[in-house]
Amino acid sequence: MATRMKDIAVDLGVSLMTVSKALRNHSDISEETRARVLKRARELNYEPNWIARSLATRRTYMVGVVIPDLMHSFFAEVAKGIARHLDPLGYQVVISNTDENPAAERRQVDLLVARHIDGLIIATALPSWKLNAHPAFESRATPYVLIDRLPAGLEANYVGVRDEELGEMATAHLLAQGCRRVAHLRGPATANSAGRVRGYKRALSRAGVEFHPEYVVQAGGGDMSGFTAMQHLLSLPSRPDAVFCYNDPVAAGAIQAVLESGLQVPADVAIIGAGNVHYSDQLRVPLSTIDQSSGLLGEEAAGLLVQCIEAKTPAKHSHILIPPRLIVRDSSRRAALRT
Amino acid sequence: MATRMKDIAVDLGVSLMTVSKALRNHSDISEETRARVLKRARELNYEPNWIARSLATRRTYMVGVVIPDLMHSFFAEVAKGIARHLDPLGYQVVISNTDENPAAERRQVDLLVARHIDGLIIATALPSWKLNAHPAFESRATPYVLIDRLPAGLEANYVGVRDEELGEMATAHLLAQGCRRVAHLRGPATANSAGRVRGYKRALSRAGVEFHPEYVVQAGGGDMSGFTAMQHLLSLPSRPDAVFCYNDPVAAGAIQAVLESGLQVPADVAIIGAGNVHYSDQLRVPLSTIDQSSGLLGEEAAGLLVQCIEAKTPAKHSHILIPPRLIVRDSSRRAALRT
DNA sequence: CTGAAAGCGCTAACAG
DNA sequence: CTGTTAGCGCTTTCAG
Repeated sequence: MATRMKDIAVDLGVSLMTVSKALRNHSDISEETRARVLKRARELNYEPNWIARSLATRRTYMVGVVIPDLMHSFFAEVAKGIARHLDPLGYQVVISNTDENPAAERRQVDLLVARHIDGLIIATALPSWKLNAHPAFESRATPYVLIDRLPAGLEANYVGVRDEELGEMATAHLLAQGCRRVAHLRGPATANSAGRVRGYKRALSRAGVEFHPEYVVQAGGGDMSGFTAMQHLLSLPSRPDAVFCYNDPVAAGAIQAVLESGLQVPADVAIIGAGNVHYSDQLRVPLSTIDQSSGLLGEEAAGLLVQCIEAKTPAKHSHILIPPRLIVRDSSRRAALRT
Repeated sequence: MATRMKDIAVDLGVSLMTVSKALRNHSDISEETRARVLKRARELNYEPNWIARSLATRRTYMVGVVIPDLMHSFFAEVAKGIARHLDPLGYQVVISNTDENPAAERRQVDLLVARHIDGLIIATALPSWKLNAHPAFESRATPYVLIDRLPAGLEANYVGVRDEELGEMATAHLLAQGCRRVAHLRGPATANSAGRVRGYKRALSRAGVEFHPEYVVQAGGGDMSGFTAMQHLLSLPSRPDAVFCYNDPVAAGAIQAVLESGLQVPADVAIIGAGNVHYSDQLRVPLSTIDQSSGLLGEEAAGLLVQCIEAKTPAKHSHILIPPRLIVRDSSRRAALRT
């Protein structure tokens, strides 16, 4: 059996409370007593029981992180950023995968809330997010921060990227390479892709390039979605000469599809992704991308959440938007070819 | 305030115990009472308080997973496998990153144990693992399963890959491609790389190829380690014509080093990795690798752990070894070139 | 079948 | 500065 405060107390002939206070550096304990307690605690390998402590204090120092896919290195990086911020503060991070499944997401949230986590960080897979619809959530009023994806019309704390700016940046870059038939592999409606689509359109219109609806196709979730969506684009009568993909895994799939069809990247089709996943410079063709500072994003989200947890006033809906950064690699570098 | 059992009890004019039993489908409650309780519980959005329950039952239904790097998709995949197995059983998975840092690992383990997790799955970064040296661990006797890496001479539950077989398989494959100067980028001493080195040597000796110590260099931990280690190999007077890398990220770095030096893969240097990370077929040169069934590995580990948790008799040290599978892609396919 | 008593290990609030 | 009295919300044990 593990050592309890009580053991130390009887051992030293003091009261349980004295031990409790001494251990927590409570002010009103004499230096001498504290020293004795600490010493004995160490000797007995005392470790506080977090369960009991949580029950009494109503704080667990656990934070839940709900993400659609751990395998997607963007989210893994975000998760690491979160942990990096929270760990020194004494919070334990509990990560849950939803596989982009709304039902799974709801279940995970319920579970975490039932475990009385102190706060929640969520990259939601729900088209329109209603935590309010979560009875468990509502009753406990667990503070939460959304990341990466902000369902339209939802007022909430949010940390993400300037999606419209991102879309415009990527598209403008492709146009600057001399491409004119610029297509877009957009993400599912549930994601943050609407803003990127807007940015895409804006860049086109600013460059005076006509918008062709058939150039925007959706690349769902799966690992192969970029591949198949690209195949579709290639089969169009007027095949695109550039593609802006809403994330890097999709872009990687797109590159494969282009190469397999016998065409070249970027000569025939220039490609750019988003997210700057860590292996994107090692791909078949090193991938141009828009960096989203994933680690930083995680840290910011964690910071905001802690603020919410510790504030007595639940000052809702702050937004933190991280500026996108263009990273040019071979997959879109066409200028050189035209010299 | 969230609903408690007590609320339901007074509400229905029954005792707290009746509610408790009814909610847990305890046998001795009349169907009628149970129905009433369940109904009211739903109406009041009752959610059991896990903290309180844990304190009373001494079970948390949380399982800790301690891994060196979430960003390495091998571990991400393992983690998903673990969750896939544990989730339906009602266990929550708590993942901790150690960044290959022994001190961090020790700290994470302590934290998890202090939180009274029911069991632990660890891919250790410690050279020689001594949980026994963990006072907290020892006193609580938390069941645990090691994965991927088994420190020499340690008796413990373990789920991993047949490393020696893996090393031999990879090396034999390179030899079969006609390579004779086969080098090996081995992992750090803390990892499971010793077995792979043995396999490498065995394959050489079986093929009657002499072993050159300078052909075995260590590729540490960092993302660039494969790159720099490969550069070293390329600078040797007698440059290798093939390299077996102990994992895929290192292999990816090695490929880059070879290409940057102006040589070809696999024509000048054939390369094979291990782990079959999900993007390995999208690399600059599609990477041959040895698949380790990461997801399955996670599931097996979870299964073994649950067995330990639920067994009254702590039947220690089972070993589950997953057979490696050769996957040939372009990076090592030389036979075709020689026709 | 139902319930009263006791306790899991710790802490908040107040007395001494 | 130290200790007492009450819980936190649930479960286990054992009487009714």
